Amino acid sequence: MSDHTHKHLSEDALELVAERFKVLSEPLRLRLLNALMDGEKSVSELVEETGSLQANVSKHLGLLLDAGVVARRKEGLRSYYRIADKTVFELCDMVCGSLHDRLAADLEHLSGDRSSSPHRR
Amino acid sequence: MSDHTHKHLSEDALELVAERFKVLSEPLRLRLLNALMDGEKSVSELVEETGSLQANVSKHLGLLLDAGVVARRKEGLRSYYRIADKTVFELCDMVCGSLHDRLAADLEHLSGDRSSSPHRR
DNA sequence: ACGCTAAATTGCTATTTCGTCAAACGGTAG
DNA sequence: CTACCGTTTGACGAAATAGCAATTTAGCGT
Repeated sequence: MSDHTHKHLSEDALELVAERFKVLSEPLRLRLLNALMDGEKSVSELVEETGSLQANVSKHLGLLLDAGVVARRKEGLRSYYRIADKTVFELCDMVCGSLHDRLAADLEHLSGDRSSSPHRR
Repeated sequence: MSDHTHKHLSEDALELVAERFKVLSEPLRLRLLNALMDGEKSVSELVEETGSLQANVSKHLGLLLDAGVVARRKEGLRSYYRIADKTVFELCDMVCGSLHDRLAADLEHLSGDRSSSPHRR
């Protein structure tokens, strides 16, 4: 494990980073990105894969497009979307790892330690 | 550039990942994490650094606590918060890098190429 | 021109979430 | 105990957002 020293971010940068996280904070959008891991797909394909209505899928794809996370290619009647920013997968993987660690730690605490995490109310 | 192949995530995992991203999608919460980079701090210190009202800071800290991103230590009248999940900084750094790249690319396009990103309506 | 189809957009309702104020809680000191 | 202080919590109004239904836009074929 490296002890990277991370830089403080400016107020403006923070705002932009928050916005990017917000784009990734909706399950349907993550499902769409997940589906696009296999490669470019049309809206109808994505509709079928996600089981959501077309209007919803279109709207969320539009958001992802504006954010620069995906790119669009129009061909005839169809629009094909693909991943434009591959870092999203690394982000997801990193979060997954972090969640795994946390779960594992919580399990440890279940064996005899009652003092920490789940914030009792 | 490595061509990592990333795993597809389960429906449930996606939901959890989305929730984690949501926690990180608020500017004030990122400001709090940013302030905690220097180490453990009390609520009042964080109130002063962020310029937000105390009730607000407390509420957001509570969210970060529930999410396991920060940890709390109570001493006398005060509560001291610290980072519990260091991956948040790597996540932010990664997003920053990605945004930087995107901005650079957009600047390129300004010199003579009118076809791509900002989604004209 | 017309109809058919894929995608994008609009209007609406319901839910969520932020920020603020006010009150409650928990320690500490006089 | 009472008064005070730092923190947490509850309630309220305002703004944002997801989902659904209906409409519009745009390409293709007849």
